[in-house]
Amino acid sequence: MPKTSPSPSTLRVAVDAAIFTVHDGELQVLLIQMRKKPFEDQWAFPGGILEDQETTEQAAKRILLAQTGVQNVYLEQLMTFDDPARDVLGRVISVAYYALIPSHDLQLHTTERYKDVRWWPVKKLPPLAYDHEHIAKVAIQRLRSKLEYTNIAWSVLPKEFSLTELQTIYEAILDRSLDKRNFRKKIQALALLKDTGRRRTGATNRPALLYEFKQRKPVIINLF
Amino acid sequence: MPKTSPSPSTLRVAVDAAIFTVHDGELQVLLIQMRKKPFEDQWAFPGGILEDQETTEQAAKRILLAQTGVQNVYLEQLMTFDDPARDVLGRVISVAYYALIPSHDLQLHTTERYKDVRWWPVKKLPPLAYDHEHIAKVAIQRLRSKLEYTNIAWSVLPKEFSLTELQTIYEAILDRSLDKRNFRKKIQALALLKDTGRRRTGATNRPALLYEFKQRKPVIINLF
DNA sequence: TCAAAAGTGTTCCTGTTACACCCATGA
DNA sequence: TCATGGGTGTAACAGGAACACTTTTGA
Repeated sequence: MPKTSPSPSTLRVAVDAAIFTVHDGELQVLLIQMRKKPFEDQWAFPGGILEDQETTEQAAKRILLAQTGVQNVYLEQLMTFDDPARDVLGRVISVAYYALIPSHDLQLHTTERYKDVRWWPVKKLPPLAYDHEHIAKVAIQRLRSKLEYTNIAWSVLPKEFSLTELQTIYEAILDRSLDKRNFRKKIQALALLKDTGRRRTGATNRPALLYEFKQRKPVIINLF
Repeated sequence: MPKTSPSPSTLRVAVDAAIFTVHDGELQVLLIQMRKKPFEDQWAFPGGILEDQETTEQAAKRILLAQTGVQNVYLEQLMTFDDPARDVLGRVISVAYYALIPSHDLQLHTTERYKDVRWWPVKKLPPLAYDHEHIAKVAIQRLRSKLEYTNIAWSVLPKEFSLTELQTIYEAILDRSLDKRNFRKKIQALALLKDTGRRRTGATNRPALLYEFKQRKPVIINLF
C-alpha cells in the first residue's frame, strides 16, 4: 500500500461542547469563529478530535480549555451525532456535551486557529457550521427539561444571590415569566438555601436579601 | 515514520442494543452468549462495529437482525459509553441504543459466532461481558423514566389487549404495583384507546373488554 | 416624594391517592 | 357454587395557578 493511503477506517470521533450561561437576562451559548475553509467565518461549538486514551469527557474539557479558556466545568453528555454527511471533510461522529456555567469573571480567549470566541444569545444565533444548528436545538431542549427536575440552574450563580436573580435564571432559560410569589414558595419549600443575613444595597429600591446554597452539589428536585 | 506504524487511530466505534420486552409479568432483556475468548460463555447485548457509511442506528439494526433475528424495531439512542478500559481488546467506544418490543411471535436465532440468544429477566441477569452491566443499569433507568412521560409501554402490546394487560406492562417495568381504579382512570382520561367491542373469553372469570390504540405512534403523555 | 424592585397570603382548582364491593364466567 | 380476575366511584388531600398591595431604599 502506498504510504499516502489513509488508515483502514476513515471514521473519526469528535467531541463538541455546548456551554450555556445566562447573561443580561438571556440564555447565551459559547461559540468560536472558524478561520479555515470551508467554514471560514462561520461559528461553531468548541470541538475537536478524540485522542486515543482519553475519555470523551476529558477530550471535551481539554478542547474547551484550549479553544475558549473555559475550565472547571461540570459537563453532561448530551447525545452522539452521527449523520454521515454532518462534516463535509469526512466521516466524523460527534459526542456532544453540555453545561451551564457562570459567565462573570470569565476571561475568554481562543487560539490562532480561530478568529474569535464569544457568547451568543440563543435567540439570535449566527449561522452555524457542521450540524451545529441541530446540536444547538437538542442541547437547549435538554437544558430546559433538566431545569425542571434538577438544580442545574444554580450552577450559573455566584456564591451569594437574591431570589430575584435566581428567578431570572429560570425565566431566561425557560423563556417565559414566572410568578414571583409561587416561585419563592417553591424554592423555600425545597429548603436548600440559607439566608446570609446580608443585603444587596446600592440600587434605588428596597435591598434584596442575599442567599447561598447550604451545599453546592447536583440535586434532583421537582420544581415545575 | 516506519511503514509498520499502525493507523493514526486505533479507536473503533461500536454500537450495542438493549432490547426489552415484558414476558411472564417480568421485564426481560435480550442477550447473546459469546463463544470466542476472552468472553467465552459470557452474555452480552447484541453489538458490533460501526461501518463507514452507515449511521449508528442503521448499524444497530443491522447487527440486531444478524445476531438475534429481531427486526422492525424503533430504537432510541441511550448514551455513548467510552471508558478506555471497557473492552480489553482495544479502545472501543460504544453508542448504545434501546427499545421495548413485543416478544410474542418472535423467532430468535443467532449466528455461529455466538452460542445462544435468549431473554433474561432484568432481575436475574447473568454476568455480562464488557461494561454491559453498566449499560444495563442506565438502560433500565431510562426505560422507566421514559415510561412516565411517553406511551412507550404500548409498543410491547399486540393489536388488541385488555386494560389489565396494559397495567401489567407498567407494573413489570416500574417494578411496583399500581392501583387498578386509578390506573384505568388515567388511561381513560388520555382518550387514546378505543373499545373493540370484543372480549377475551376462555378464562374462568369474567371476560375482559379488549381495546386497541386509535393510532399507533409515539406520544408524549403525563402518566405518573 | 417618587420610581423601582423587594417582599408577602389566600383562594380556587386540579390531579393524586386511598380504598371495597359486585359482576360474569368456566369448572 | 365457587374461585378467579374484571369492572366501577367517592372522599380526602396535596400541589399548582392566579392574583394585588405594602415596604424599603436612593435619587
